[in-house]
Amino acid sequence: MSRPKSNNNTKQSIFLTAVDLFSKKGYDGTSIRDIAYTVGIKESSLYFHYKSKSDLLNSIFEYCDNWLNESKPTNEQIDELIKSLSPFEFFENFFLSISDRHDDISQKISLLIMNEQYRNEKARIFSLEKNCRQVAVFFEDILNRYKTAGCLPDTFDSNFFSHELNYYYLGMVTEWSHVKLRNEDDNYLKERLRKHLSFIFK
Amino acid sequence: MSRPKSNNNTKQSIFLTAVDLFSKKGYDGTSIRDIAYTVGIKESSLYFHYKSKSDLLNSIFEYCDNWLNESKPTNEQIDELIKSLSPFEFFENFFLSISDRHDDISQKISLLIMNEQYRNEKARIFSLEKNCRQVAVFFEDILNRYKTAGCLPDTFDSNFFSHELNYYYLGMVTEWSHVKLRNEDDNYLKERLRKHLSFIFK
DNA sequence: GTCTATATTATGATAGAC
DNA sequence: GTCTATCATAATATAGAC
Repeated sequence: MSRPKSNNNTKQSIFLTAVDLFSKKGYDGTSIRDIAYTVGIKESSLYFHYKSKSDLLNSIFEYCDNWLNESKPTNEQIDELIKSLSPFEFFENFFLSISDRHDDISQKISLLIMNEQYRNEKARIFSLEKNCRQVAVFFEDILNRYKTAGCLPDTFDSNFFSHELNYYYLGMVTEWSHVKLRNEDDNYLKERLRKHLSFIFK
Repeated sequence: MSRPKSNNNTKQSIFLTAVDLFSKKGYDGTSIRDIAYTVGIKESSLYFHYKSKSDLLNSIFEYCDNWLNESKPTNEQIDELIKSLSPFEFFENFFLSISDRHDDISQKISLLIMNEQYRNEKARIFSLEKNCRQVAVFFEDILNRYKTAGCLPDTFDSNFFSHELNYYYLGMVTEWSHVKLRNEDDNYLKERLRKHLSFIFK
């Protein structure tokens, strides 16, 4: 949404190149020159589109924020999913869609956030608060809905299992990111995730 | 072991300062000047002790390598532990000792490796191969020993549970690192880890 | 909207005195 | 083993022509 529109080709190109280089070499390891020359313009031209290097980084976080807000499913959509999918299917779908539906740029932004999370406050918020803690709360809510719907036993500890689901996936993410970065086959990770979900729900 | 000895105070001081700054600001975000001035010497003096910035980083990885090799328990030590501890206790001990016994510098080096793992090949090896994959193999071996000793049922899938243990912990590490970095209380994470281990073993 | 030119500061690194 | 001095290059950023 906030990503530069296609009616502004250079700006879009700068944005995409910045995402690419920041994710590969880090924010501090990438210069304005790197970006501008990769795009095919002079550094000074870049400043017409973004007022500084940090402005460019912030525009990436802003894009990320909008992306998160837009892809957040509504209460009705969640109810719909819960009616049509088993808990196993819901989470299989959820995790694998992150991996597969993620376009190239979303994947790079994820990597960028992982890379900068201990140095940059906005990256920290995304990684720790949104990707980790808020997701656990979301999972707990989903599990409670399944309990209410009678798909999980009353004794099922939603809070506990929200962490079982969340941390296992987060742990995989480091390995998964390396595997993707190197274009290696990630099927063994998907299979592991399915076995994990079977264990939890079956 | 390979960390500069105390008979060479300046070199040790440079090393510790580099670990500190690299872990906080990243390798690219830290200058030789930063390090030298924090130590209280001129940049040129630093080059007497380390021939380049990357040499300094590599000495940290070397230290890390030695630390890993030295702290690796022998077969006999492992057998001893397995005799005296239940599986739950073994892993509780293992995970919490990483968190608590880790001195300041080991924790910073862990963070440094997390920060650089997608940009630096040596950091990648530590994070992906040693911290993740080799640890899973180690866990599987431990679980098999417990099976042989009759402490776990014959049907226990050691390979599967090695990943259950490993990924959950790795997932926590991101959150844990943030919590430690900010000096926040980490007891809720330890408690979660214990509940997780209970679930696996009880 | 892009370029040339330029300013300013930061950075990694070396030479040589003490 | 540390310092002063210096260098070459790289970095962020601006001014102003076209």
